[in-house]
Amino acid sequence: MFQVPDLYEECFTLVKQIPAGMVSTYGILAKALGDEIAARAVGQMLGENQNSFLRSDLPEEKLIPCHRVVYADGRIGGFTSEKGVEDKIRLLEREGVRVQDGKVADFREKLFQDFVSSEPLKRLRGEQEKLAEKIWLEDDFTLGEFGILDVAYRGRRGYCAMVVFDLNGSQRTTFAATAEINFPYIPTYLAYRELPMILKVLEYYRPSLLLIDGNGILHPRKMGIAAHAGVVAEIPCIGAAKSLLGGQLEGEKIFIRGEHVGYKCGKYYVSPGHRVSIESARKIVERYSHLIPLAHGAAKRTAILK
DNA sequence: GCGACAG
DNA sequence: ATCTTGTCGC
Repeated sequence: MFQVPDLYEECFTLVKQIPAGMVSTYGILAKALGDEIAARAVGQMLGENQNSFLRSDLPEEKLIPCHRVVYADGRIGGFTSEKGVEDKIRLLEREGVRVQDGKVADFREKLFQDFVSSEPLKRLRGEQEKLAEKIWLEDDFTLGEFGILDVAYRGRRGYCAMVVFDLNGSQRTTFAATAEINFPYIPTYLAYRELPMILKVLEYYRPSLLLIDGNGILHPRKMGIAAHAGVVAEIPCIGAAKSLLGGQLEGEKIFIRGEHVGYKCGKYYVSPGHRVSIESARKIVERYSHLIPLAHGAAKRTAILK
């Protein structure tokens, strides 16, 4: 089974470790979660904190002191709105943290960094590296029908739709699944946000080939969501992303650390995920990329209707 | 100061 | 993708 940590829970548990009178930063919290790349995701998660110190109706142990988290240079950072930042400053001053010129005074002395954490993202990186060994980059599929999959969100709930097409690109059937999402978007960890929903949809129907919005091996650990889905579900899979996640573009070819991992096809950055060659991935996207927006529309409709 | 940073 | 609480490196 595919287990995903509740990163909101992990993040809030860490924030509770910051003592009154001290502050920490989004980046230090991200490091405690296991990867500094999650700094923005930390900010996003704190933005969804429903138990801030502005809540007077909750017992103290339920409160999450997200006002104690500031930017890496000591500036105050966000708190929902411009008005919210005033609240954040007031809460900090009440705890003995002075704010001068929009920055925490004596920032270095006030900075808390001794988090006790299992660094969950570190484990996930290890899992990605392990799974990457199973990627197969030769054609091992029958091009009969194929599925295009996309995801939409409404708050903490995700909606996944897979539209199945036949070889002429005629639309056949749509399958959909939804799930509560406890993992924010973090660059290079997309699978941990979306794969649970994708696996649910694949329980309803397994097409002979799958096209996913995102990367395959065009990823620092070769484990973009299309590779991750392909290996975990053991299904032929291609990734098509609308923007580049690292790598160098040389003509139509995309390289990572000198290795050819995919192609730019029209507006898409294409890389194989599993059981598909780089060349076939390119040909299939060239032929069918006009259908990708249909899956996006299907996911959106699912999200609105539910 | 601007871009990188899948969705 | 939504909805708006980053950070680092050039």
